[in-house]
Amino acid sequence: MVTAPGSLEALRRHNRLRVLEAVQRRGATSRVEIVRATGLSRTTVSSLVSELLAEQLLTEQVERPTASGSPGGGRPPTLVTLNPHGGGVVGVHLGHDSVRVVVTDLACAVLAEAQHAWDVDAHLSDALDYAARTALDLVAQVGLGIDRVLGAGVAVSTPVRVCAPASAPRSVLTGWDDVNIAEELHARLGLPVHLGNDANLGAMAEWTFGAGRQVDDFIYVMLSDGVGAGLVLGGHLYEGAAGMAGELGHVVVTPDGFVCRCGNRGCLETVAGAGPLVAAMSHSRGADLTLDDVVALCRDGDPGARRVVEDAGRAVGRALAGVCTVLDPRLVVVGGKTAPAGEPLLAGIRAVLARRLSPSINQAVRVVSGELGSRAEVLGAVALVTRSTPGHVLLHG
Amino acid sequence: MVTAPGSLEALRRHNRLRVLEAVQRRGATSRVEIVRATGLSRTTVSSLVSELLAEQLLTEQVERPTASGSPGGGRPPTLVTLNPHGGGVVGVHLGHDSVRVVVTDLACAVLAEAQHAWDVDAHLSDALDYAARTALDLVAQVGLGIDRVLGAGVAVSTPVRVCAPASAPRSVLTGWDDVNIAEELHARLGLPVHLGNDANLGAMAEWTFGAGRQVDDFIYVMLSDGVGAGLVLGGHLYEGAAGMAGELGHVVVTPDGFVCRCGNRGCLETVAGAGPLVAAMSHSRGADLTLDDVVALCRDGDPGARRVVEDAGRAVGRALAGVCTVLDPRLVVVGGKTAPAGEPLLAGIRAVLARRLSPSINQAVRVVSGELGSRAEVLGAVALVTRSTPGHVLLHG
DNA sequence: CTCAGTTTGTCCGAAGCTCGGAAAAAGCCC
DNA sequence: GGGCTTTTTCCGAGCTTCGGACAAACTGAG
Repeated sequence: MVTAPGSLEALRRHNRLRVLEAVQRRGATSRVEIVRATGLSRTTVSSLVSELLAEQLLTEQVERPTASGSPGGGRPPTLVTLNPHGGGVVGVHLGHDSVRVVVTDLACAVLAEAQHAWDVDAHLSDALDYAARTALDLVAQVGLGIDRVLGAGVAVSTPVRVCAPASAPRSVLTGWDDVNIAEELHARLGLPVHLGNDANLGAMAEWTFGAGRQVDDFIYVMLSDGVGAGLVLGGHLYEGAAGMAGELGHVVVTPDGFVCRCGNRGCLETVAGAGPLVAAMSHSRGADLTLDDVVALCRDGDPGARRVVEDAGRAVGRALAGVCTVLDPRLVVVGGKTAPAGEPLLAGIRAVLARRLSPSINQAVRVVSGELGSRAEVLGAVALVTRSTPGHVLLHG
Repeated sequence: MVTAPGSLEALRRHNRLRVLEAVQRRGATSRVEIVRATGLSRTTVSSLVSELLAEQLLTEQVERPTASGSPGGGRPPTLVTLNPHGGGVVGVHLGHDSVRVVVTDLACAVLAEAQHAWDVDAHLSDALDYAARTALDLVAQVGLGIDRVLGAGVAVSTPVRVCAPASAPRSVLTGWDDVNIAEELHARLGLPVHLGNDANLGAMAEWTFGAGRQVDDFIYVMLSDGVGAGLVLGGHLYEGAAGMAGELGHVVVTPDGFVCRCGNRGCLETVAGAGPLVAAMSHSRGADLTLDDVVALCRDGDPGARRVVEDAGRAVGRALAGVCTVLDPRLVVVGGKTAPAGEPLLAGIRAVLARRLSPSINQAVRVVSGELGSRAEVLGAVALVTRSTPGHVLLHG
């Protein structure tokens, strides 16, 4: 299947990939524009495009784009796009308490979507059954042959060990470790399955589609039940030596604080996770609040909720300060269930960063909300597939 | 000069590079071994090797390697090596108070070396003169033509902005910013000059030659007058969005501590830099100690010095804990002038990391001393040249 | 309506690269 | 010296990319 790198075929595969990327990045594109973007010759691009058209990975746009015409006349370009029906991708997000499944086209536009509350932690195998069934249903529903689905991406809320040896770091996990999710889903779906940590994939999504477009160095902070982060550094998603990068929730911010499930004291998660937020509000309100309730109160302007959320933001800022000083990112993107709380949260983070970063770094770091909301993780899972698949794309020709 | 990527020439350049790397990695090598290492065909390797021989970048080993012969007889391979006299590299380290210059061969083995105390901060231009003069002297001294020197790498003790706009982050700097060091040295030497931050280059050196060989994810901590760090993440040196990554010295570890030159309070540098270390010891001893004196006392077993150094290590650990939690590195390498203090320093770091990291991450992170000592930065500068030059190597054919 | 002018896309031959097989080279062992 | 093995080179074949020439398609002026 895979040919030697350094061969002519590898070169052509590489160039095909660059053409596909150029089209993906700018949507409807003329061949000339691809030439300018890739630096390849007209001839080569023409050859590659007609090949991709034959494989139905691209389609030619039929209608005139605009009646305007180019400045000074000339033959109008024929535009090509990624063929929406040329293939599809499945994305799955296994949260602690819910399962989300999407099917997208090759441009990662969502074609169908389903979501279901589910106690994933307690019934992982059932959740996998549900996810697989739903994925197949959705694929059929949008009229896509399963043979044209590139693969499935899965976002899970545990660290994903890159090269897992016997020494499993179980402490932070909750029984998931005994199940090989990728294999299980592959057996149920018959598709290549790519696995990623949900915070890392949130970063991937905001990088590819959201607030981090065009930015090669940023930190995605996911505030939900737990607290995690995803790092895009130098134009690559960074997963750490053992796939444990991004565990922002276990940075110690209160050395004498509560004991965390990881065994330490005062981790960020014990201060800014869903549990402590809800607990702080429940003390003054009824006892049966959820994180979404706190966020809603916050959006309604409830002073107590705003204060609680801002304090959580400050704690996040304390954990982020050291990281930002050392990594020099251009951007911090805040996502997860708590993110819709908006301004108070961002203000808390910004306030602490302003005090704890050297001025030169602080001035360079923007702090913004994510643009993809609760879809971030599942879209990241989709992007994981499209980013890592082109090799396959180029084979079934 | 530079051809379009994706062209045939680019492919050949790339393959040449892989051959060179294979030879560099294993020393004397036969062509067949290169075939196995690169996956290229016999023919291609043969063609590339003879080309490189003609350019005198490689040489054929004349003598029999061992009289043993291969198992079962057969034609003995002709081994090729990087030609030590095929070219050279200049490395310069501009510290705050000293200048160091080396000349190495293409395999980065040091051929000549010079070092001189110098108040670089106050007399930068003179220091550049000295460095350039010394570099040319050393090149002549080892009998190398200046036209066969690939370039000069320079390690400077300020952040190096990757894509410097007008908005210069001067706060941490000391007047260096007005001088374009790369241009100035290029004018004096007539060579391509590559610039890097000294902590980043220390990391590069330990990664390429020292304690971080084979490790793709580690943090190099440089404890000297100031405190800095270099990051190797996912097999790349990471310099940050604006080249400011690694400023570990300005992570806040004592929020109410002394004011730092960066404008913040309680930065690591105000606790574990040379100044505070010397000050703490001078209080009980004479007033005119240097950092080297403190290190020497520590090595002699002086309890006070050991305590001071261990406390500095603990402060470093506090700064590192958050970073390690988020980055999940495999290794922390400690270098810089303070590093020879040895065990007390490492013990301080390890003790705090053990308390502040989640057990799963702590167990994965080793903390060790660097192997290159005071040569690390200047060797990193050399590596910077060889790593980024192959494009040039391949041109002057 | 016709005719330059302009931009886009395709076709063709040329040059370059890598690959696999065949042949030559170089030693070991009987 | 004759097998035997391993390394290295030579040669033709098959791809791939590139530049120039040519066809296509549309605008705008006369």
